[in-house]
Amino acid sequence: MAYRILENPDLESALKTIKEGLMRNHLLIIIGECYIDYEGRSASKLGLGERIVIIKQDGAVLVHRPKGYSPVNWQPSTTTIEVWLRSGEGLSLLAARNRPCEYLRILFTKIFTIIEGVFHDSAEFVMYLSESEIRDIIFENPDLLEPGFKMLEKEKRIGQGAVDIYGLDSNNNHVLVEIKRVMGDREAVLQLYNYVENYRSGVENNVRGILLAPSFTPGALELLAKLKLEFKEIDLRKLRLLSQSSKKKPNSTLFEYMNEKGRD
Amino acid sequence: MAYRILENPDLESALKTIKEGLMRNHLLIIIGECYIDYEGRSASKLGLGERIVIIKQDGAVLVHRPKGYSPVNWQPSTTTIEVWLRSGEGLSLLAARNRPCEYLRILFTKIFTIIEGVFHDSAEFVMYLSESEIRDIIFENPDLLEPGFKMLEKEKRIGQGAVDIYGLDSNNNHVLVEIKRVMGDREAVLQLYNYVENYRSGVENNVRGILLAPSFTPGALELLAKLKLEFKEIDLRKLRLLSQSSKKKPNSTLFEYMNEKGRD
DNA sequence: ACATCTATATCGCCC
DNA sequence: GGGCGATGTAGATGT
Repeated sequence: MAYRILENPDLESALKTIKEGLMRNHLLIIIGECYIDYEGRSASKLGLGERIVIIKQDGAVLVHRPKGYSPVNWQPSTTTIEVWLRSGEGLSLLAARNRPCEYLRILFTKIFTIIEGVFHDSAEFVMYLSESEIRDIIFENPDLLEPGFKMLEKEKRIGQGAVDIYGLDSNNNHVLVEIKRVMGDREAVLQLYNYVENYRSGVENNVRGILLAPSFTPGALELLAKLKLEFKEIDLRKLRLLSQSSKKKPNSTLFEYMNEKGRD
Repeated sequence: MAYRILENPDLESALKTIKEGLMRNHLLIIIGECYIDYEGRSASKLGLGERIVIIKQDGAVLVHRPKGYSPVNWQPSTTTIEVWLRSGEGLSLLAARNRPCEYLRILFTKIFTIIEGVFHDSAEFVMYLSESEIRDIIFENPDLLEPGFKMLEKEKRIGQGAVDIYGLDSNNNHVLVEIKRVMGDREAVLQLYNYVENYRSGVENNVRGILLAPSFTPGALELLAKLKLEFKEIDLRKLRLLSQSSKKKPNSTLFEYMNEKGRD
């Protein structure tokens, strides 16, 4: 990581550093005393105070006060940023964008520190419990679906696609299960419907279709009823805990758990 | 602002500084290379990368990557934070909370810079329009109040105080208008009532009283009815748009507008 | 269809 | 009733 720190710069040096940083699309952290003005879909004003201003490498701007988890003002990366000295007043920074037309203006009266540099971070952000993870957990725990269920096949090919789970219920009905990680909508229902209809045409037995999702849109519920398909809510949190505990025995405290987890 | 900067600290020094900062409820900005683990309502994992971690004075934790306006991970201020060295691996930071039970774990493999200090920021954050701005806009646009209204005076002194707007309706009734920037409550109604009663005693004509606010408490509505006063909801958003377009002819670019605004 | 982005408002919950 | 946190999603928009 290539970066530099400017401590207690005069405003001219600060201006120079910020301009260079902006030109090179570097990340800037500016710590200083400032006023803030925002106007756009809403509007706000903030008096003088010591704050952290972050300008990211894609132009996103954040203003953070010393407390609270959310920024007091911000501007997404669709921003053009200008910065200039306003003699006798301070250093003015304007982050503006057109759609929607909004501006964020920051007037620094003092700048304590500027950090300017390039951050390298190409790691992928992974949300746990992907659809396939959910499928695996359900497959390993058939009772989560319904008592006496017999899991037969994951990703069973049907027509062009593949249904997440194929199995038999306690009455030996064929069952196709489609899983969604997010709220089940009409589209998910139709997807399941296509599998069921396609599969039904090849067998004599009754074929059930079940949609599994953390929640369902009203439209999806309506369509499920109309198409005589079933649904079941899954609790992602419980699923996660289940997948953990199946891997190892539970710890008495969160911190113990954390420490163990750290040692993996 | 009292703060210090640690450049390229070894992990022991970093640990010491972070612990001190946490103990004193100081704000910490940690720039380093780290892994992130989150687990709670959802769960996520993020591989190695250079990031900014901010621990605020109330314990809120933010992790920012070099791009994007939103934090990749965070923890609100209801957090307890622990930090320790994990030999051969790095510096581990755990921010956990109970309701909902969630943890955020950061493992720093390198720490480039730490800023630790106290930020002073007691300024009030004001959203939307000020009461006087609202008053001015309404005054300039009488039809917003009601068709055919004639504006006569702003801040008309009545007794000890001053009512926001005084004017005549289309039937030449005297009208007193009290404006509130936030939800109108009983107190606002009483304020208006006092003006109306006070003013009424000096004139023969009918005197109307109108309370203007973005919304009203049930108690306020009840009291308004009882005191035979009127109310009208104002849409702050529309007002703001109106004030923008009426103030000036539109500028060809946002920057022109900004520069003009800056010279005020 | 898909991914990517954004929320500056509202709701709900805790105090 | 007020203040703060959630939306660690839902919807919207662009490709």
